[in-house]
Amino acid sequence: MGPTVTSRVLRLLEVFAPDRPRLTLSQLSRRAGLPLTTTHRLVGELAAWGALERDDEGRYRIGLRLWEVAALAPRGLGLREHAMPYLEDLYEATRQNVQLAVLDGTEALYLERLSARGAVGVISRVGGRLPLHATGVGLALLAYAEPEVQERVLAGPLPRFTPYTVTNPRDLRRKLAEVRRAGVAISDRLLELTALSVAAPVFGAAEEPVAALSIVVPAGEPPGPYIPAVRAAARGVSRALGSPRARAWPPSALRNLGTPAP
Amino acid sequence: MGPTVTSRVLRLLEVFAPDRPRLTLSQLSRRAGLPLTTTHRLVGELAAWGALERDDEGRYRIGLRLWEVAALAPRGLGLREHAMPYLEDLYEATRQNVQLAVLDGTEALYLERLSARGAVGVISRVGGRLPLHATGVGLALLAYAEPEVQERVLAGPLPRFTPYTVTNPRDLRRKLAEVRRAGVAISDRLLELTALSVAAPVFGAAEEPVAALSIVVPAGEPPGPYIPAVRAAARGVSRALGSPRARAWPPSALRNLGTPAP
DNA sequence: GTGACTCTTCCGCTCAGCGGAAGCCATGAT
DNA sequence: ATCATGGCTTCCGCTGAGCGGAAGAGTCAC
Repeated sequence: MGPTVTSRVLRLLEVFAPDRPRLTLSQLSRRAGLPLTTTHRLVGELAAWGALERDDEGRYRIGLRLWEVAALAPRGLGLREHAMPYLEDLYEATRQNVQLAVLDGTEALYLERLSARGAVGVISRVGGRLPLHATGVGLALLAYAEPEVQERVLAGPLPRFTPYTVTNPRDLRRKLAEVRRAGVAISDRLLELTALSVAAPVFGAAEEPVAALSIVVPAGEPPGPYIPAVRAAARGVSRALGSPRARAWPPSALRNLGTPAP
Repeated sequence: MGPTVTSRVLRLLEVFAPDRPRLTLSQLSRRAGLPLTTTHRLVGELAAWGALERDDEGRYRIGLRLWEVAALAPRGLGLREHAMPYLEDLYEATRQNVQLAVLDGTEALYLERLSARGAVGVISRVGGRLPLHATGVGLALLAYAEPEVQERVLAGPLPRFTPYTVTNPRDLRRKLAEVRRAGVAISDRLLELTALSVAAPVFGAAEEPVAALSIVVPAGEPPGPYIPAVRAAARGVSRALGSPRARAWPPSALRNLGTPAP
């Protein structure tokens, strides 16, 4: 974090957060810890390019040009693009919440969320993060993550959200083993007392876990009926990504009889 | 732009494009017009922060951290968030393509697209741009855009995509007046011979046009039945954004549902 | 008015950034 | 085995881009 220009520019971008998406020059200056003059110059250049925009009141916000470039992130919208049809199917079939998330660091980063108007409320947000140990997608991601990541999560603090949150490393380890055995993760009120989620991992072309998808339903509903649908959707996305694991594990051997193999 | 560090950093980001989302260091260097050494240093810093990532082969791609920050763009995902439920409704009712776009410069920037698997193919892409004069959302945006933007588009070249594309400024002016009168824009094979789209503008809290949404159906289908649905969805989003225009019911004069001849 | 706040422009000092050079490590051809 | 090519990385001394204090303009509230 030297005093390089690049780091300052990035620090200015960092300052924006979900709860403060619009900032004045002075706010930017203070929050980024940069002199006002310096901020003024850098922000001016960012705005000229389109990384930032000014609204009517003169406040700055993240610009569309930056959004456009960021839309090229393969692990962001790229993944989403492949997953969307399957998410839609899941959504249509259940009319609940459907989510897609990837592992970033030791958190789940949410790429997509489809929510019916009447569905149970969830606190996830597209572009937002939630902890791995207390969410369906988080457990699915963690169960198949590299050991190094697993250990970091198991070692770190496991904050409690509800009486059902798994906060004990040993319990969490057992839970992860269970996820690997079943191929799906069930988060029954681990994060919120009102919600239950069923999640499954998505694998990429190199058989690597790349994402997880889930559906969130009101707590109390039996998760059983949702499991095949979630699993099928995850397998569908994996196949779309070229995963050999998905090819070798056909959804229904009988149905494949009619279609010629590739 | 001057030889400032900021401009160089931005130029490096600019280099990424839909058809080349992964680039080697040398490619970045060449395409950005920067010395290899300079590129190496800057890219290193960007990657350390997470604006860029390196894949297994050492190539660089847009990073999730940048995507995460860009997700805070009020005119990007912010708008999308409000619009999504209405887009879903439209999608569900029609099982076709549903799109959301905003005006950026003199082009339409697509924020969202929901596509049924069997729906007619469309060339739009989330994060992509298309010209205003040849798309449904484009016409809807242009019809309500500031005069200055309209003039720039009318003056500029109006490339032809199909025999039906409006390439004459006078015809385009008439078409825009028609859109304002009807409250919806119909693009019958203006961009592709296979597709027809019905679009309507979305207004913000200050009665300003902020976006447009559309549905795309196979060419040949009568657009009439879709018009009320598209208009209702657009009004729904406008209301969600706090538009006073949407709260008051539309003037009865706008009941002219006559479909324009191709 | 006065004070507190914002944003913007100016300008001379200095250190961050620059980029040539050199070297490393792969491929692939001879 | 030798050379060539094309990638990537590290090193280091020169220099001008960036820095930020100072001054001033504009805006709101009391």
